Formats: sequence, structure tokens, C-alpha cells
Amino acid sequence: MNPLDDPRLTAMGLLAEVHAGLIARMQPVLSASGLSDIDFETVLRLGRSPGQRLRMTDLAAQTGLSTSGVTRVVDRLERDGLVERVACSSDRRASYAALTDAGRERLEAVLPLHLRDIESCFTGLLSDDELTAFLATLRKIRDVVRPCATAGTATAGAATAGAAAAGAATARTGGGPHKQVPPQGPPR
Amino acid sequence: MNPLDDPRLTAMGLLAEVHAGLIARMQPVLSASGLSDIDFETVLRLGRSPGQRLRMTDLAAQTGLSTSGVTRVVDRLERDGLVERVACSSDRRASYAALTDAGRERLEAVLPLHLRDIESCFTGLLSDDELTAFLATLRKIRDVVRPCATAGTATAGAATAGAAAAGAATARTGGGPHKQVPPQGPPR
DNA sequence: TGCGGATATTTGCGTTAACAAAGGTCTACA
DNA sequence: TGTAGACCTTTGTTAACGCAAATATCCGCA
Repeated sequence: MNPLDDPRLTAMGLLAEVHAGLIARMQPVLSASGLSDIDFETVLRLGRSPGQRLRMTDLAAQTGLSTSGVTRVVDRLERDGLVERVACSSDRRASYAALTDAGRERLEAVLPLHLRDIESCFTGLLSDDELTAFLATLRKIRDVVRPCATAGTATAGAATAGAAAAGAATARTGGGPHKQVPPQGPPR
Repeated sequence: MNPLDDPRLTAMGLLAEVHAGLIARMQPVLSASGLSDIDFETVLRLGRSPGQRLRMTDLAAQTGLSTSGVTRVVDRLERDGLVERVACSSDRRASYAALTDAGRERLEAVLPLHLRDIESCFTGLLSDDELTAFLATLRKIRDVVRPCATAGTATAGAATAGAAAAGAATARTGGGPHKQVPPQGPPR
């Protein structure tokens, strides 16, 4: 038996294949709206955040991009008028990336089609129970590979300052010193 | 209720987060061995293929890279001595990327550590039943987003010529005209 | 045999992202 | 007050990838 045919490798490959396949399926709708994957994710995360804005660093933590990557994404989105930089009043080092009205409109325009895509290639294929189980398994893995993503739910201290959970959008609104969680590995 | 908090978006985000998190977790072991993600995937797929070789185009289909991307990956791997180009005797346009002994050794050297990583962050977290169910769900999605990946199992005709299934390594060994399946979307 | 369309690979060019370093700002502490 | 260290963002550099074009080869058909 070839050790290269280990079922664990197959499992990883299947997961990667599904992810890549879904991304590829979503792409036409997104790019028809003039947004790359990362553009869409950025705009979506801003839209989900309180005040439709996020500090550059928090955006980097949420998207998995480096901070310089975020700088350039926001450069592009700002050039297109979808996002604008807003100075942070409480910390002059920081700046917010804030969704503009045009950005919000663009986002709401793609959303129905995008949701239809997700529905038709992913969630809609599964029964309620199956989807629930699938998501539960994903969360179980997520909690191991990105432990900080679940922080911020119970502990109110500054120890939870790192990246915000993907779906929770619990970004801090500003203020105190940021005890940055040491990066748990090279980004991406 | 904010339409941006749709559970379908959360589901997609969770899947993406798990995938990215797993990749990040695997990276240290791989890069300690001098291989990038894509290097490892390339070498692994070659190792799994009959004769430890694959035509450039087939490699592109399996990895999701463009053909030019494969050219460059193989350039790098060849420079490092892990892979070599071998002329295809039956079609002088084509060339194989073939794993060298050094490539095979490198691959077998990382494999135990890599499998340990997968085990500790993914498969090992789940009961047998849960893993089975998870993989079944993934396959269900895969069959929709990448229909050609399951071809080649029953139908013996030339219609199955496109990409080989991720785990099956059923690459054609040469010969007939290649009815390339139209790309089912922009790669990656 | 000879021609035309299709296929396999490589190369030029533009875009994007990560890493490293720089510049400005904040907090803590003496 | 003043200094040290940490932090936020941006910019320069380098690497990787996709697209389009170029080149070589193959296959079908007259």
C-alpha cells in the first residue's frame, strides 16, 4: 500500500477541493459586480461591523491578510469609492476603513445573487440536520486551528483583543492599549 | 435584522476560516522542509500518480493552477532537483513532470510530520462516525462544484478525459485526442 | 501528401500579496 | 517633563500567479 494514499491526505484534499470549488463558483457573480474575492470579503466585514467601519489592523486580523495587504485593498476600494478612510479620533495612529453609501449599495446589490450561489452549491444541498452537523464539525476544527476566533464571548478583559470571530463582528470600538495576541503562526 | 448576518454567509465564512486555519497550521512543517503549499501538493500528486509522473496539463487540472503556473512551479522544483521534465514519447508537444528520487525522499521525509499535523488538527478531533459524515458531506458538495472530479469511475469513454479525481490518480498514460472539458469557471 | 484547426507548453506583462523597514503616535514610568 | 518601548499604518522590494500571445506539434480531411 502506497503511504501516499493515506486517507488523511485524501480528507485534506477533499476539504481543499471543496473550498476552491466553492470560491470558483462564487466568483462570476462577484466579479460581475466588479469585486474580487478579497474585495467582497472586506466590504462584507465592514458592513457587518458596528458603524460599518473597522480599524485597518482589525480588518487585517479578520481577513487573514497582512496589514500591508489591507492597506492596498483599501487603497483600491477607496479609489473605487466603495470605502473611505476615516481618522480615528481617539488614536491618531489608527484609521478606520468605513463603508461608503456606494459600497453599501454595491454590497446589497450582489448579496441576493451571492446567497443564491451559496444556497445552490452548499447549504441547499444538505438537510437541516446534515448542515447542522457539518457546521458543528467545522466549528470543532476551527476552535483548534484558530483558538482566538472564539474569544470575546465570555471573558471581558483585554486578553481577547486579537482577531474578532468571523461571524461575531465584535470589534472593539476604540480605546485602550491593544495587547496583541502573538500571531499563532504565519498568516495564511 | 441585518441581511449581512445571513447564516449562509456565516457558513461560508466558517468553511473558509477552517481551510485557511488548517493551511496555516500545516505550513511550518512543510516550509521547514523547503516546500511551499503548492510545492507539496505538486510533489504529492506526482507521487500518487502511476510512474510518479504527470503531464503538465494534467498537473494543472489537478492542482487548479493555470498551465503557466504549473510551468513555473515545475521550473522551481526542477531547479531544486525534486522533479524533472521527461519528454513524452507519444506526443512531442507534451512533457511529463516526473518525481526524482530526491523528490520522493523529500516527500517521504515530511509525510509523517504532516500526517501528524492533519491528525492533531482535523481527523483526530472527530469520532469515526463524525469524520465519515463530514467527508460524505464534503463529497456531496464536491460533486456539485466540481462534477468532473468524479468522472472516470464508471464511464470508460473519452468524455472523462479532463481532470482526474483528487484521490484517484487515474491519469491517462498517453494516447488519444484529449477532449478537454470546458473549464467550469475561472480557475481559482 | 498537404492544409487548417486544435492542443501542449512556454514566455511577456500586469496584478496582488507577504516581508521588512520607516515614520508617526501612544502609554508607562522615572 | 522626558524618555523608552510598543503599536498603527504606509512604502519599497520580491515572489507568485493568471491572461494573452508565441511556438511547436498533432489530428482529421481532401
